[in-house]
Amino acid sequence: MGGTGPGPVTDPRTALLPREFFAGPSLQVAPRLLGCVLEHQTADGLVAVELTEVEAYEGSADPASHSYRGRTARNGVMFGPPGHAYVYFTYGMHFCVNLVCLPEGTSSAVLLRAGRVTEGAALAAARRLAGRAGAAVTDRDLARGPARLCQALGIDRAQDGADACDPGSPLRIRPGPASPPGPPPASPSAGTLPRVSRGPRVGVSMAADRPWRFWLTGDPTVSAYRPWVPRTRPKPVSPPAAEGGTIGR
DNA sequence: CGACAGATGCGCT
DNA sequence: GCGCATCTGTCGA
Repeated sequence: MGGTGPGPVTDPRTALLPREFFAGPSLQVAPRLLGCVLEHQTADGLVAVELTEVEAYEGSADPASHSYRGRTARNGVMFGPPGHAYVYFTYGMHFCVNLVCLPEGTSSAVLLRAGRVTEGAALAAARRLAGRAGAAVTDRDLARGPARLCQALGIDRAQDGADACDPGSPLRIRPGPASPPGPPPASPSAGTLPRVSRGPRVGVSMAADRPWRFWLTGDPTVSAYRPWVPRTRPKPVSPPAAEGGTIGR
């Protein structure tokens, strides 16, 4: 547009969240991410979601965090610079995406748990229904839950480490329609947030008492709260060998 | 509706 | 080998 201007491209519709947005602890960043827009550009098209539910995870002080026991090959991105995506694979079939907070060397992050699809709904639905002939999905359920959100956006291990603050990255985070760009105000008295609720995190067995989950109050795309329950062991198809078997010593 | 179990791969002890 | 920051279909009321 107006190709003669030498100035930088600062169209608010294309501006991304600055890296300083993620400079604080995840507990501070998490509620401010609500309403922001995560978008993923692929060869198939663009899908964008407005975030409606997130969870904060800390590092060595948080027993529920993947980085609680230190750095490994899997969680390495959590220890890297802020604003990057930490994508992990779980339950043998699902991906979940976080955005890394705090400076390099520390390891807190915000898990993106749910969102409302604002662009590319048809592509999102096609991804969600792939391999399920005859099934259907409502707009509300397109990105309702962390694994569904990743599937709708086409996020997998290939996006682990992607820089969401880089305009050249296919995976980007930008301010929401109602949230101004720039770093979060230092004052906790900022009353500009939409109505945000908070409560315990979903599905975590450790530190289940910490109310580190944040969501937009009353939003229908927020996932249903499910407390952690002990996992029932799968029943062996064939009974193990009788007493006195040779297994285990 | 709510409750439950199966699916299914990988990281860590 | 165990346990997982989950989702979905099926069962029963």
